[in-house]
Amino acid sequence: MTPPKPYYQDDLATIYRGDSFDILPYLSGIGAVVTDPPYSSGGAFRGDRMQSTSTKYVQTGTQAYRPEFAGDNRDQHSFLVWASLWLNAARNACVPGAVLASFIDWRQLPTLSDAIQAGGWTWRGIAVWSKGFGRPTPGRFSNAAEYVLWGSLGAMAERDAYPPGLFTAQPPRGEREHIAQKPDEVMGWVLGLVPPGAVVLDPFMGSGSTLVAAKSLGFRCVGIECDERYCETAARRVSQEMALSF
Amino acid sequence: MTPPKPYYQDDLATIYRGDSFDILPYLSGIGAVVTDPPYSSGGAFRGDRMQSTSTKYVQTGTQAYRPEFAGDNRDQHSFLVWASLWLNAARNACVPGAVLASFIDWRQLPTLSDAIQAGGWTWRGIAVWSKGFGRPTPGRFSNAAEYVLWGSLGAMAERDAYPPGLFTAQPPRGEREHIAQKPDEVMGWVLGLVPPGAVVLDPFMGSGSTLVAAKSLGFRCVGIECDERYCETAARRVSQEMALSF
DNA sequence: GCCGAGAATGAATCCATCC
DNA sequence: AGGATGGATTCATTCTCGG
Repeated sequence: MTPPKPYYQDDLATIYRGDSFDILPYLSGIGAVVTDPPYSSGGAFRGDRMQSTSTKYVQTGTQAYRPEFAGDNRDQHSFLVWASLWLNAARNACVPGAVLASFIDWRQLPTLSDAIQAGGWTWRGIAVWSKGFGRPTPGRFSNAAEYVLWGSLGAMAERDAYPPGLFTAQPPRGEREHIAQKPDEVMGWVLGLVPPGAVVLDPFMGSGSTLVAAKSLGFRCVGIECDERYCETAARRVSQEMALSF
Repeated sequence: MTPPKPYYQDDLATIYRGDSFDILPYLSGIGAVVTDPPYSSGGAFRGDRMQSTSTKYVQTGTQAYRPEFAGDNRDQHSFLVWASLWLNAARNACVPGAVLASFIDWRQLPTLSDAIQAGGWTWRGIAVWSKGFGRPTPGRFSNAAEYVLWGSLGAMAERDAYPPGLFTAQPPRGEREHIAQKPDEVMGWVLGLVPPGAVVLDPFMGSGSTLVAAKSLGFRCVGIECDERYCETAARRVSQEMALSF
C-alpha cells in the first residue's frame, strides 16, 4: 500500500483521515502518544453501554452538530483487546523513551492499565483531572474526576520539569465541538509530561484539542481521525492556532 | 469454636484482636466496611516490595515507636486472591445494601477493583484523596493522590447526602501512630458515604482512625487488628473520643 | 506575641553497586 | 543472572527557632 496522504498539514501539525490501525504502520519517530480514546463506558450494564453516545452521555444547552462517535460500544473484554492492539500499534511508531498519556474514566481505568502493559508499555502512574464537584448523586460520591494513565517505552529521558499529578479545571460548558472535548488548559497540563522536541501523536484526535495545545506549545504533532466532519473541525481549529516562537 | 472476646468495648466501639479471617465469621449486621488495608505496594520491582515496611516507606527523624505492619509483601497475584477472600468474608457479615470503601494507591487500584467484584460487591466508583502536590520526581507526574474504591452490596439505601468525590487534605506530618495513618478529616469524608445508623466495620484497623472518626460521628463501629500494640493504641484513642450527642 | 528564615519531611522512584 | 542495599533526587508544606 502507498503511504496515506495527509488530510491537513502545516509547519507543525499533520492530520490523517482514516482508521488508526490503517495509518499507524506508516508513522515513525513519535516521541509522545497523548490521546482521549472512546471509553466504551457509560453504564454498569450491557444494555446501558449499547445505547447511542448521544443518548447515554448527557448533553445540555444549545448544541453544534455532533456526530455519534464510532467505536464506543465494546464490552470490557473487547475493550481490553482493542486497546491493547492500538497501544501496540502506536508503540511501533515510537522512539525509545517515548511517553504515553491516555484519558480514561473510572470504570475502564483498570482495563486500560492492563491494556497499556499488554501493549508493551511500562505503566507508571495515574494523574487526576479534578473537574470540581462533579455530578451529584444522592448517597454516593460525586463523579469529580477523570484520569490520565501514563507510562513510557523503557527508561524516560532526564528532564528538569515537575508536572503536578493533579490538575483542577472546570469541564467545558455549553458549546463544544465534541461531546468528550477537554479544555485546552487540561491538554496543556498533560503535555507537561512531554519532553521538548518530541513529536506528539493523537490516534483518536476527535475535534483536535491535543493538536491545538501541542501546536501552541511548539510541538510537532500528528492526529488521526476517521470521521471526516471531525477532521474538518480539527483542521480549522489547528490552522487558527499560532505556535509559540522560540 | 466460641465467639471471640472483644479486646476493648464501649457504648459505640468494639475492638477485636486477631486475624480478620478468624473474627469475621462471627460478625453480622454490618452496614458499612471502611478500611485501609496493606497495599503490598512500595515499588515497581519485586525486590522493593519485599522490603520491610520501615525500609520501603520513608521514615526518618525522631519518631514515636511504630511497629512494622504485617501482610504488606504480597505479589500482585497473591494480593488479588487475599483481597478477594477478605472482601467476601466481610460481605458475609453485612446486611443487604451495605456500603464498602477501601483506600488503595495507584499501583494496586486495578487489582483491588477486580477483588471487590470477585468478592461479591458491586463496584461503583473511585473517590480521590488529594494530598497536595505530592512527592516530586523529575519529568514525571507527581504522586499527588490516594484513592478510595467504593461500592455496595446490591442496591443502596436512598439518602439525602451528597459527599464530594474528591477531598483535599494534607497528609499527616511528623508524629503519627502508624506509618499509613490517615488524617481524621479524611476518614470523616469517607464516612459521608455511610447511611445513618449503619454499623461500621474496619477489618484492618491499625491505629484506629476509622473508629475514632466513626465514633465521633455517632456510628457504632467494629475494628479488627492482629497486632496487639496497635490494638492498645486504638483502644486508647477510641476511649478518649467523645461521641456526638443527638 | 508575631514574623520570617531555615530545616525537616513525605505508603516515592530510580539506578549503580555489591553479593 | 538476579536479588538485596544504599544513595541521590525533588517540591510544597509544616515545623522550629531566633529576633
